[in-house]
Amino acid sequence: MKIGELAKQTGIATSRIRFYERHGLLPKATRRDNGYRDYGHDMVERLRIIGLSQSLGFSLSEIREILPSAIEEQLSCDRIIDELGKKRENVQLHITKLKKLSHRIDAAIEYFRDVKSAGNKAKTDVLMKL
Amino acid sequence: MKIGELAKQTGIATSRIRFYERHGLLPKATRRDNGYRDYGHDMVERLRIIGLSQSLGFSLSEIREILPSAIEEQLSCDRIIDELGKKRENVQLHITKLKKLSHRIDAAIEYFRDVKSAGNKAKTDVLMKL
DNA sequence: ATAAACCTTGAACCAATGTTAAAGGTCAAG
DNA sequence: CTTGACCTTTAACATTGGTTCAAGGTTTAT
Repeated sequence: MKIGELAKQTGIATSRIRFYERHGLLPKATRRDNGYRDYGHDMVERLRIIGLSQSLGFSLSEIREILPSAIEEQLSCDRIIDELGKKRENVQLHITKLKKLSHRIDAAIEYFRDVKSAGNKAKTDVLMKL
Repeated sequence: MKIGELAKQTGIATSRIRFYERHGLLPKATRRDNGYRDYGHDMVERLRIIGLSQSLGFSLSEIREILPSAIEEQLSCDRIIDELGKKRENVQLHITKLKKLSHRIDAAIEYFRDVKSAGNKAKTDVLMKL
């Protein structure tokens, strides 16, 4: 399979596939006589796993680390489960932060409503408490 | 006030202050005879408002847009309240997405636990549903 | 007078995740 | 044989929010 075909089957641009190869997320492709990259169907799967991992919030460097565990065998489901657990925690933390942020925004809205109805000017010392 | 003093009072690095000036978040500073920037105390407030806005999730280009409304007078509390409302909605959306993500991660964890206990190999067609 | 501590500018660099362009080789069809 | 659709490489660009560096001018303290 040439790179364009792989791109079609995965919906991932050729530039992106080459980028992943350069950055070690894909093995260096075997080449045909003319120098064209040649892929087997396993690369479709690998690219899908990369896409899934990204959608689960993993960065490319994280994926590069974990991918062997995900692909090779189930040598280390444990490793994957562990990483997923950490990622889950991060996401929960992020949610907590955003909830706090949402409350602060609410407070800011209330403050500006007060400022408006009282016809005052906003004061930075009050703002700083938000 | 020279730029170093302003930096001390706000806790914002001089390089950052110059950066903000270049990018239109601060007016072009008036200069002393020697070419040094000279600031009044209002710049301390302005920088604080910028910091607050960032902490509420506004990007610098958003801040550049809104800042006049926030500073000048309460000509437009409405504008600020409006922007805060939009930002709040974005944050809520973001939270919703992260919750879904968290559920997907949970599903992935369960899947890999199954794979492990059954001694199977993970299958991409199942993974794709996560 | 000289060293330390400030100030100036412009340009380059960082992270992450790619895309786009330039310049060229290859291949299948008409 | 030429046209169009592929493929190759390297390098530069984009985004966001700054930091760091080089090379120099100024001010303050000793």
